[in-house]
Amino acid sequence: MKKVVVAMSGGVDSSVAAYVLKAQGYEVIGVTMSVWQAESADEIASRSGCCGMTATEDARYVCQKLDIPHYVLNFRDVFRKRVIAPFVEEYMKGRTPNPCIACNAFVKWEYLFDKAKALEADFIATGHYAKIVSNKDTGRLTIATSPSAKDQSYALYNMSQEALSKTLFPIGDMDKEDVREIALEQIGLRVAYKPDSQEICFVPYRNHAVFLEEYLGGSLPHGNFVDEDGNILGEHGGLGRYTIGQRKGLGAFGAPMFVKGINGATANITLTKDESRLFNNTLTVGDLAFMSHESIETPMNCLGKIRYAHKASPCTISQQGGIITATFKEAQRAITPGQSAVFYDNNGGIICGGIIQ
RNA sequence: GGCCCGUUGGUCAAGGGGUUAAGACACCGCCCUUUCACGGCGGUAACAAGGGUUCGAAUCCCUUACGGGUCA
Repeated sequence: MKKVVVAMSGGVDSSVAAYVLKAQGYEVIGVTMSVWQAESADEIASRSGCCGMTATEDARYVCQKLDIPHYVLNFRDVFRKRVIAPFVEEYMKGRTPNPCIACNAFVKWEYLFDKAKALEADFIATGHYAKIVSNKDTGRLTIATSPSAKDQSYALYNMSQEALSKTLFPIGDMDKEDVREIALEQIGLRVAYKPDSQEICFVPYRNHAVFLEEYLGGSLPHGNFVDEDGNILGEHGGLGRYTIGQRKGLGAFGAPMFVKGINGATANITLTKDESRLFNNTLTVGDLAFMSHESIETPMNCLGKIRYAHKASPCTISQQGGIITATFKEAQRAITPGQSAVFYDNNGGIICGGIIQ
């Protein structure tokens, strides 16, 4: 019997994933990663993060229901070091990090993956909506988009070949409604209609600026809002509260304003009232991760996605050393340093990805 | 002190005799969303005060208050 460790958040998706695997005959071990603590009762009540404290209890309950063992592993140190610290550093550089990407890469498919090996598991599994496929041309494994409307392939672009070979996404091509239905009718889970997780799991109250201030033990670096000619428009609320393309939360200027640039060195933020100024055709990415291809030898046409919720758009990519340059057919809005760009082939398979410079 | 100019929702800001008094940001709901954002839907909320003129005044006139600016 193959043994599989399922990362259980206490949510519907990972619960059904575990259920499906068990039904398929795997020996299933439920594991909940404890990554962040210090939550007050209020905080717990106010949210439902993917790795919060309700997670542990819900996951335990689900495992009992499924009659599988459940372990809670302490991942706080790695999480702090590999996810939270870089998250804060990026913001202080005027960039906009995506902690979920780092969490997947370093915590789930590195640290948890090692733990799974220690438990002598054959596989690791999660409740992500994505598929693992083999690329016909290269023979390499890659992540492909899920047919589900909830496709989460974007967040998984940096898995290694080894990780891909030992990972299962049991609900990867199911629809959310079907998953909830299984949870409710076949398993009878009380978490069946738990809301989807959203927001950063370690940030309570949907306010990462407050988190940054607490982490840094002081206020965020202040600076000015400036226009494109450098004229000072007023003081802003602190580095870390803004991202490229942002329109809300800037204050009243008599007309809509957009964040065009963030200067981490001066802490000045450039605003524009001309939204068309946010569009660009090219971007460069570093911290490359290769999936279906080991490298990009010659310029390749593909579909690039510059944010989790953005639709992939046609572009051409080429590689120079550790940098990939992408040129989009149509200009993209608010290309943001720190966010990840992921490149897909026409079959929805991920070619490679990286972090926007 | 004399002459100008200004005062519209919490904030910025349109409108210069008849408007349900724009829009933006904030705020409150909701949708979207395992990041940050974008986006979508709905909601609360204003003509500095008092007097005129007019069928009708946020719009014209006068006074007062508070801001600016100018001039011996």
